[in-house]
Amino acid sequence: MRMTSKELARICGVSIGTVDRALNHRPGIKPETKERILTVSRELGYRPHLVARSLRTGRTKTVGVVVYDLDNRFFAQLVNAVEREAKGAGYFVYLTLSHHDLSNERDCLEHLAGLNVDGILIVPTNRGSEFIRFIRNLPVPVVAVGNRISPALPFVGIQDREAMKHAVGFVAEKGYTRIVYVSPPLSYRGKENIYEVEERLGGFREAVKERGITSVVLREKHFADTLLDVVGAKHARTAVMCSSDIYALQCLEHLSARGIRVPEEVGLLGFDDIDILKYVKPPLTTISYPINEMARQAFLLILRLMQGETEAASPPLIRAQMVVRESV
Amino acid sequence: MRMTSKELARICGVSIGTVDRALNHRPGIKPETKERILTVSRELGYRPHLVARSLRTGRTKTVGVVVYDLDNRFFAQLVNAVEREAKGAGYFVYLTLSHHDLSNERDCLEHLAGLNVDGILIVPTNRGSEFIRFIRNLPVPVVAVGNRISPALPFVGIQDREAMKHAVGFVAEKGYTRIVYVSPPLSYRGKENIYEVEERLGGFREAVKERGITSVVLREKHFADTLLDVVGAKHARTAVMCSSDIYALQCLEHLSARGIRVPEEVGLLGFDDIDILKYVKPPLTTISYPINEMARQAFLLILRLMQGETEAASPPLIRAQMVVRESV
DNA sequence: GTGAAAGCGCTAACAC
DNA sequence: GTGTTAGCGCTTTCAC
Repeated sequence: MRMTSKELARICGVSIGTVDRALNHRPGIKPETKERILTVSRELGYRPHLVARSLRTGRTKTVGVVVYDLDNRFFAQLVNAVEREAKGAGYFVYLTLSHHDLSNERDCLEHLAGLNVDGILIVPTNRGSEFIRFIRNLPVPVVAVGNRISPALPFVGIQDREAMKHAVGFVAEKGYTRIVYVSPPLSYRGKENIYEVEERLGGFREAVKERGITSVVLREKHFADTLLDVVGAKHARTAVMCSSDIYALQCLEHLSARGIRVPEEVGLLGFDDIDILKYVKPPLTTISYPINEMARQAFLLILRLMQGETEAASPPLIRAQMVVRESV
Repeated sequence: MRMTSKELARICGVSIGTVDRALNHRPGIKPETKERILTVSRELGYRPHLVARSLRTGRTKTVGVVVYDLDNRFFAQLVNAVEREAKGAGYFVYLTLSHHDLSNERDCLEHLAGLNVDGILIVPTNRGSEFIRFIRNLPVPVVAVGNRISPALPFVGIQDREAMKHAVGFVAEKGYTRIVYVSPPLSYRGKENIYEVEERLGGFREAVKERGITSVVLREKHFADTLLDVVGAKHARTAVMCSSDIYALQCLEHLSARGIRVPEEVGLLGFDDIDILKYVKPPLTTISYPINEMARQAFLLILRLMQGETEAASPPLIRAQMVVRESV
């Protein structure tokens, strides 16, 4: 049998109200009484029933998190950082994974709302006005991370567009005159939230246009053959830029398999700076994704919303710095 | 205002009991009544208050998970797999991270117990009789994963010892006559649960003894210099075996920096088969850690305990297969 | 300084 | 087939 405050009161010969005053350090209790109750409570291993407390107070000291999955390095690091921030503020994390399934993502949100979590952080997959309405109607504040849901909804993210433009400039100055951009679809084109992917691509397109650089954009899922064709026709000094490191690593594999050397024959550039790049040959030049900073700002924002600020504005987008290594 | 079953009853002009029968598909309700209530509930966006339900029923449909952190690839994959299993069985995951802090780990367990999760999966850091008693006294079933707490407590893990012995045999048959074993401490030697680390080392020691192979065991945190010294003195064909892939990657970095080629000059072998190895040159030979299988069995076991089986036995240890690549 | 009691939203037992 | 009610364990208000 679980020890309850009622039982504790009976044992100590006081009322349950007094027990509450002791356990939660509320005023209006004689020090000796408090001391006695606390001692007994410790001896008997009393542990507050957080579910009951939550039902009574309406707060759970928990933030819900919704991400695709944790196989993806990025999400694992993000959740890890969020948990660290949350713990620092006395909050806990209820994790739900959508496994990249649009309706599953909604189920996760429904469940978190039902659980009465105080706030939700989500890297959203869904988009569209119906989804926006759904989010709005949740009785819990929601902050989007990385992928924006709507300009009007709380959002924490990075300067994808600017970072990509800057990277194109960097590549151009290295003397590359042709750039292949690799950005395979995430999954359901058209229905899915591809805000961030589009920002990066948009930045790329703007930049090559401004600079008059020849560019090829590969958006298909199985890009390997096309990539090798395009790269093989060496009429110009070519660099391959990818919408994320994962694709850059895949490109590296394909290029290596063909005996095409990086960076001697082709430049290669990723995005995200996932932590395994240092073990790759050649070390990949990339753009860093400031995950910790993003987690910090996201938690700060949700914290303010949880504390009742109804109009906490989204912070400015976070800068993403280039990480220059040897692949370009 | 959140929609409650009471409010729903008022609107539908029925009693709260009837609402309950409709929403939870209980028998004893006229189909039309049920239909009407369900329609209204959908229109008004009714969402059951899971906290209240949990307080009433004593169940949460949630398993708590305690691991070190998610920066470690292994834990991320484990949590991911556990979540998948849990979701399949209608359970959710409450995640807590101990950040490798012994007292923090206890806090996590306390908190999960207070939350009334139905069961807990933990990769334990603590050990010792006091901790065993603590676990025993929790009003929630606990399954240890990877690291054993006590032979008497539910545990799911792999055949570390046998796998390591087999690996030594493999290395020996490749003609190596000297093996350096790298196993840096996790953190607090002496207080920490190093069951798995010890199993691996134990397997190694047994195997080299049986085969009469020269061996050097490096257990210090900063093993680089010693490693290079030992490997540099090339009196015998030497292989380096590591207690985990992470260390193998570090070895690879150090060896490469010294211009020592793997596997031409020195063999190298990891443990865990983390998913980034395929991007490394040369591809690392290692021992696979069957994370998904482990997650499956761990969840299966906790599920049985959650369903009331008091004496569900720990399953046999899972076999860990060698993954032969090119580093040895 | 302490006690008594209401009530959070739900489920389950019982009454009709 | 439907309604009523107790109570899960806690916090909070009010009375003394």
